[in-house]
Amino acid sequence: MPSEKTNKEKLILDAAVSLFTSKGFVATRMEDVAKTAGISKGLTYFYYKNKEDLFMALTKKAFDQFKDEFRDVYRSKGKNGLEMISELVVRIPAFAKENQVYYDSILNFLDLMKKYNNPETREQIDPKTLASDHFQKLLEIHHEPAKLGVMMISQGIKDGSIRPELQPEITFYTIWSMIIGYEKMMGPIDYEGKEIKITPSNWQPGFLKLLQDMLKGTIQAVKPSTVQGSLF
Amino acid sequence: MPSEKTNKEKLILDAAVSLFTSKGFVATRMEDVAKTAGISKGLTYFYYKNKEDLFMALTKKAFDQFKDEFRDVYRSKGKNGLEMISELVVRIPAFAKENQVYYDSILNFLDLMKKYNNPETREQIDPKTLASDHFQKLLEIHHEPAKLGVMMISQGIKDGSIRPELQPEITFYTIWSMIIGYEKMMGPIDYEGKEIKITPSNWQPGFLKLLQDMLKGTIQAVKPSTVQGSLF
Amino acid sequence: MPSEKTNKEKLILDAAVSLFTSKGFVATRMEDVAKTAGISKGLTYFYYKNKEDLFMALTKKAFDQFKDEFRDVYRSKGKNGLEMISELVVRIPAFAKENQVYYDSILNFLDLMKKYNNPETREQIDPKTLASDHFQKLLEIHHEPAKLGVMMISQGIKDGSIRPELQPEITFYTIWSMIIGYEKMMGPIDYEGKEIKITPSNWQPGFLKLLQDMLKGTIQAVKPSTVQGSLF
Amino acid sequence: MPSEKTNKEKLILDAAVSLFTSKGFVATRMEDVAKTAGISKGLTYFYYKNKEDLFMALTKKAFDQFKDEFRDVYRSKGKNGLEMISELVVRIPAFAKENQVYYDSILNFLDLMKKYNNPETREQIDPKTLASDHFQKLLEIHHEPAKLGVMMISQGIKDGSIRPELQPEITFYTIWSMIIGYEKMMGPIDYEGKEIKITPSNWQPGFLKLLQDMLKGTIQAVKPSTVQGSLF
DNA sequence: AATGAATGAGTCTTCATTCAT
DNA sequence: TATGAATGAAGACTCATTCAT
Repeated sequence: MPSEKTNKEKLILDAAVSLFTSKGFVATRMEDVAKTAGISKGLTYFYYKNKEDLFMALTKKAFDQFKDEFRDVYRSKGKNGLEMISELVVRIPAFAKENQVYYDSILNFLDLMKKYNNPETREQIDPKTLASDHFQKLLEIHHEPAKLGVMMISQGIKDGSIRPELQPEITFYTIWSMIIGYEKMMGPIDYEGKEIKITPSNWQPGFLKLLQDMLKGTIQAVKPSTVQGSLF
Repeated sequence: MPSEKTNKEKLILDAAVSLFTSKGFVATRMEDVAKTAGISKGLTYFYYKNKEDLFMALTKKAFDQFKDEFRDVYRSKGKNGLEMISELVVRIPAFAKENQVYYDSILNFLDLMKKYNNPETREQIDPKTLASDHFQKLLEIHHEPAKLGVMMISQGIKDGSIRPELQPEITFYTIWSMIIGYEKMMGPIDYEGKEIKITPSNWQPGFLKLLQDMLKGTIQAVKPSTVQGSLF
Repeated sequence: MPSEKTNKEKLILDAAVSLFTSKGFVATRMEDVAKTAGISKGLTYFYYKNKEDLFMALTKKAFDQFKDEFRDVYRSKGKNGLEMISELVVRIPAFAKENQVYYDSILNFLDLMKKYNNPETREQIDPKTLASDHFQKLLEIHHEPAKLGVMMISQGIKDGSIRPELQPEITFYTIWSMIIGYEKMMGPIDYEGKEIKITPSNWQPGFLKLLQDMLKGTIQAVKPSTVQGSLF
Repeated sequence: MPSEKTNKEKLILDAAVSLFTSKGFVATRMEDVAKTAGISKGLTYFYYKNKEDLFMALTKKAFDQFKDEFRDVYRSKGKNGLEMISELVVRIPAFAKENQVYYDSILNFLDLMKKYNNPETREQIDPKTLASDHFQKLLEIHHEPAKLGVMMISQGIKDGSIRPELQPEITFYTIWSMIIGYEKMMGPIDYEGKEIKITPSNWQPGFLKLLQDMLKGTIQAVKPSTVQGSLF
């Protein structure tokens, strides 16, 4: 009984994920969400104020799951900071591929934040989004994944796998930027092999190597054998 | 006289840019575009098949202008490859800020490409987009800016400002990824100073430094203390 | 309660009949239908997929009612086959006059069938018409009235009121053709009395007589002078 | 030179016929008519007041041509009245098949006449139709074909091929009704062979026979066995 | 005679959301 | 909690027609 309510809520969210994945946000009608969830249209509005609220709830879940990825990496034993970051480079695009909608919702939230932080563009945001409780919660938690990332850099500096002169926040956000852009560029690159000497499969190792070079810096001259060998 | 025809077309496009900027694509009605352009609704459809076609025309112009940025940098005298790339890091976010809609349309096109290249997701693209002549042209020209970027890397390798072991295509696309992500992350970072020790203004030099480190590689081993200390 | 659902549907259909009658199909806007039915525009689309679907629903009802006319005649006691057919000649034009839209929709469906049966012209039919469930049902039932008509001829042959050498199907369809044409020619003939010695009122008995002659055949040989003279 | 004007007019009309045939009246845009005719949109309006006027011009031509069919039959030597009528039964459906649009426009005009003759429905007619000069001319000439038909009946009565007691006007209009309905029913009958024992090819002789029986009357009493047996 | 850019009235249709039950 | 009939605002798009040239 007490979990039934939560159950329906989950049912709706799952339906939304499924439909947003296959048809996109705008093309998905609330009626379809309800039908897919096996409930009535009206009940959907009982659990979620409106379509935007539902999407924010989905975004919230996306961030939670995204954070789990970071946490898993951070908690994994036997990894130095650089290795953690390197694993992130693999994990995040994988997460994006497997959880398309979640990842898209995260990027969408980033765009939302840009508008939100600029008084001039803030009014472009749908009032219903602003009013969503889930949105408000996202305002609080959305940098949690990044916080873990920053901790990884700090860890790397401590364990010597990352250049000591690097500033953790700046460094991590730069890394994250790289990954976000990397994932975004993957699309256009695909299938264009004829014209451009770059493919998803040959880019990945190159990308990782550049990123590591950036982080390791001079260290590699000091003790190159111990660290690098294992990664490439 | 001869430019009158083109004039109306341009008028519409300008109106679209203006409205898409202030209200967004979906919130902008074709009637408003016409009104803003000072013409009738029907004429809008005379020059552009439909709303999507208009947007693709806008995207096409965005790419043209974006390419000009690259060309300007590439043609600028007295710059080595690394300096060109560095300038790009400044120019692109600036372009994004000044030409919000153009930049957004470019990113949107990148997403479109991802869907387009995947047979499963291709059908998610609006048929009207696919049918647009401007879209077809974009398919041909959309990697031109990147081509110039790749040439900059090659130039850097030639002139010794960029590590010789780097592969131009992979390197440039990685750079571009960084920039795209950088621009995207700028939003959430803004105004969050209280919690995170990173702001748009302190990130930029750090970001640039990291990027340069990545490209120069061994150079930094020469005089690491003098250079880095000042930047962080 | 249980009939409420049906009620709204019927309300819409009735409104459509009324408006199609007074303004015609194209000139009638869905909004007017809704307004006339006393409901909202949206609800109209809840019950009927689109304007064409609504029209096909109307056509379906027209055929049902048209069939009832045939059934009534067929079931009427004390009539031989020829008398049934004769009654049909009176009933159908009367039906056409009283149920203008229904009758027109039936003729329209006949035209639709001609296009539908020809692969070359089939594509001229509105896809929405083809997709209508009501259209699909019409494909199944549209010859039911004619079946009853054929049975009347058969009956007439059995009871001796119709020439035994006549083939029922061919004969009935010929009769039906006559009636359709008769109804159609009624328009141009009306009010043209000055130029042509034929009016709706003097045509009807003549038409009926000719039709009966055609069916009875030999009977007229018995006493040709006495019967015919009076009628013309 | 003097015929050029007429030439363009004809070009437009031909284009209209062609397009109305393939797409129907409503689906045909004036722009297409102009394009097909190889002239500009504006010129179309120079020769024809509007779309309705163009259609009325087409209808006028249809009647002219239709009348020619009647005249040809009437003038053909060596035929008695019944044979003329019989030929009409073959000729009219053939005309309908070969000149679909012309025939349809004639039927459309018949419907128009019905509305025109009824004060209550007259207002349903598009004012532009009413204002068309071609429409006005049609009001004068539209019964000319029928007049010839009536003359054929009279001729048949004179030459003994048609029962003397028949009233020419009533008889011919009845015949014409039959033919109109016959043509209209042809559509639904086509391809329905499985369910109904009637096909376009077996109906035609049966239809003709019935019609002749109707007209000849007493003749069939003379030698009924020889004639009827073979046809049914 | 001829052009074709320009107009704008006219309408179907969608769908998020509500609310009586 | 749960339903689903009912609402109505919102917007893209068409096309006959005009008119300056």
